[in-house]
Amino acid sequence: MKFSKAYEPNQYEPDVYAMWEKSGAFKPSNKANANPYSIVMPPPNANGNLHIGHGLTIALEDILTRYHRLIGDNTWYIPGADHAGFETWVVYERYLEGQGKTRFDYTRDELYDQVWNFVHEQRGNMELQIRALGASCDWDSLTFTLDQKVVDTVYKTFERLWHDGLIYRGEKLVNYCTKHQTAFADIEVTHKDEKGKLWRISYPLVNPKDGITDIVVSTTRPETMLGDTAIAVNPKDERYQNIIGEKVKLPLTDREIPIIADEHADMSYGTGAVKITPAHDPNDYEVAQRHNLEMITVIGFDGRMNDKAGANYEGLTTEECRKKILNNLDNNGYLRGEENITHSVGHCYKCDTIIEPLLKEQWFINVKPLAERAIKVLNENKIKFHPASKKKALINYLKNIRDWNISRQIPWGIPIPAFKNAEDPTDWIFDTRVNEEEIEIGGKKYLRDNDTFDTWFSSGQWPYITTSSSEVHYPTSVMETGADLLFQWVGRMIMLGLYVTNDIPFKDVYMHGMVLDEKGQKMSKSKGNVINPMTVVSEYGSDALRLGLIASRSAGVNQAFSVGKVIASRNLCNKLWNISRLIQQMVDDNTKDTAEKQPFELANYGENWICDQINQANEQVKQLIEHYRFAEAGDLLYDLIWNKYADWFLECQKLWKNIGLLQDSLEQILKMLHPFAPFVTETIWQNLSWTRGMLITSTWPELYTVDEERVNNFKQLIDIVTCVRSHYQAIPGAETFPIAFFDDDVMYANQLLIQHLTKAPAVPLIKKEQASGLHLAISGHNNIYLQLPDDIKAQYVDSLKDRIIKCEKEYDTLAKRLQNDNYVKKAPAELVAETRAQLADKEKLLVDMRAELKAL
RNA sequence: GGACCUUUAGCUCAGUUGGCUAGAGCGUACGAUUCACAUUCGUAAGGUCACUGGUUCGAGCCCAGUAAGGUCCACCA
Repeated sequence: MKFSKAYEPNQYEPDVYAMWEKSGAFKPSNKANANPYSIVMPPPNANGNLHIGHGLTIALEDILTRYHRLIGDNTWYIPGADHAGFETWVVYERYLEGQGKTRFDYTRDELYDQVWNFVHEQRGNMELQIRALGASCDWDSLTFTLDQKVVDTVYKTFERLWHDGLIYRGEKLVNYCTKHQTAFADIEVTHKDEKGKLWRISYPLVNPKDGITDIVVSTTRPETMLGDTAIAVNPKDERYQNIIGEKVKLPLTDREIPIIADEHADMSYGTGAVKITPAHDPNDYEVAQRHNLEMITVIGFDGRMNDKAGANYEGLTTEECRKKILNNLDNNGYLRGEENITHSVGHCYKCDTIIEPLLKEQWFINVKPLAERAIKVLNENKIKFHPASKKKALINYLKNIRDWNISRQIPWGIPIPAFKNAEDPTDWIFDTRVNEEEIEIGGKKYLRDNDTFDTWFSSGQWPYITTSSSEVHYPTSVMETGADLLFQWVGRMIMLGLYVTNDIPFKDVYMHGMVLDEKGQKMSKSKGNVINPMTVVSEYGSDALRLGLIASRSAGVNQAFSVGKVIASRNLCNKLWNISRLIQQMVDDNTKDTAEKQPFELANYGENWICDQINQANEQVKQLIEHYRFAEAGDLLYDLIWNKYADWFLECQKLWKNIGLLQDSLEQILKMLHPFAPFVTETIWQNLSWTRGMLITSTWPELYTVDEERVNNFKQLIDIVTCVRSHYQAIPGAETFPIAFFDDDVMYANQLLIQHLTKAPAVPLIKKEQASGLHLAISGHNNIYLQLPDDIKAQYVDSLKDRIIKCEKEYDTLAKRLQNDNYVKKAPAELVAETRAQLADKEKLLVDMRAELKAL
């Protein structure tokens, strides 16, 4: 007897995982005729810790993986580790700060080496945590996002894009975080609605015309006026028609700038005239492109005003400068008022600093052609999305996509393999000798670009990089990730996958929603409401966390974490443990050789019934998993194991033990639950005396052959038992009286069992004339009596009346349905027949109950 | 400004192509028991499926609109 009284997960989980890993069970089978099935794990931060969202990701991916392994697929779950360029760099820079240093104290190469060491010192936690969650991934295939094969592929792709003319070097406005000193892609900027002010400033005409002496513009950023190079009005705006082309004097400076006509100016906004600052506003930048305007940068990459801003302002922060400008404008009579407005302001998603649009030379990808191919594939339904709505959202995003800035001014990442001619800044060449700061080609000196790639440029190539050693596993079967990564990651994988491999990177996309805290709030360190998955694992077990996380959760929907669900799941694991404990006891007590599995045939009613229930669960769970309906599959197994297998079947087996069936049915249940709760099921498998090998590498169960009539009979038995129990509860004192019957096969064949299940003092067979007491109204069983004396029976009157009313209502509903000619004509014949049968049944019941009431 | 999601039992949520008497967990009430499991067993109460119309023999599910909450996108000076 190996089973302790309660299942204690911590005692078994690490050993079980080690056994799996050592055995090679996580490796793809690579059998020739097996269907390939592959999932690439979204790589967690290499030097970080897992959060609860990872718990969900791994639970979902591992359910799929283990299920497909059990049904015999050539299954490959590939783990990864992310260098997490920006994230890690932020952490490291903070560490440097703590040491009293900054990034400017070192060269890029030095910094890269330092972070490499930093990451590798911290590395390992995440991988242990993935193991604790039970992920059955092939650790030998683990790919780190800075592995040589990643870098090689990324360089190849970059080179190809370059030669295809899809990469260009351009000086454009980029989203710049002045604190972190790097640019971001548009998608990485967090926009927030903020209260601000809209100031009106007068710009005097150099030569007043037709009585117009000045033009008033509206702006939220007065400090940028120092970089103004024009004023724009709408070409249709009648107010300004005759001064288009005139010049105004830029206040506080000695510059003169033209008034131009451009659609960008919105006649209905403010005064309809807008100042144009091409170097600090994306819209203005575009206006400047159209009109060939000069671009004057007045804010530096440090977030301070530069020399072009003039001596009065140089060195000030933008905020200080704004105050000073407003003050000076006001003193000189240029300020014409202000109003409070709410507008959207871009922030750094990491440090919340306001993102400054600044002119910078960067590498851009012309994504339009890539996006068009992706849209085509999506429209052709080549990739299925769960939830389906995400596809639409992605198409919409791709349709409006803008060029992608892939340069980052961060030392931690894949260096961009490009060098610039020291003599000619427009002459860039591709070269992978990134370890050298300068190289020489054809007598010309070339200097390295010191930037690194946006991590999403490499992550976007993840599916074909990670599966490169096994052709059959690409495209991967499913990409499972958080709904928040739809554009940043999923979209880019599709675009780059199509470009590089000429194929989709994955067949399905499953996106899970966010795991919120118990109150439905987003988890964040600052709120202090973060739930650590490892804490949950150590308290309730890994299986309980997995089952609890997937419960009541559907694709794409954010949902609160529920300790209640985790506890319920923990209880299920314990229940299964005790089921196994009982069965092992039965095997030990009834079989000489407990190491051998016994042959069996299906005998009494409950046996056919449970086999039928297991069959149904088998088929439904398969369907549900294949349609990514994890919560329903989990529910179904919970119901099967607890409410059917334990509550009915095992109770029956306490009377007649069918050892072979007990063994086999338990095995089937363990197999079906294994993808969801791998640890407890494998632990049980290892502890049972007759099982062989490992559950993880066993095979999904075959269906039983059952006798339908016996299945049906047991269903009736359940009805009878439930009815009796209900009466025993409802009528005080009733449980001490027998259940008598005549002329009833189900009762006759199961007297002992019914007595056992209802705890009735006796279940006697009587003659029709002997019938007395309370007649039980059970459809199909008209001759069952609870032998109550009259005084106790009388207490039942109210309850009986209630039941009659309820039954009458049900009868009416059915009758109405059948009175409807259209229903009879148009509904499927099967359904109509069923309704008729139900009606007849109710009618009989009603007659019985009314008679019963009369007799009282 | 655009798009998407959510609204079902006291709480947290399920509910596949429309076909039941709408489900689960937790919670609640009542009862049981140490016989595998108190991480237990049994019984029960609790819902006009946000609202209004429509399609249909039939709507929680489909269509149109309304309301509330949430998320994302967008170059609102």
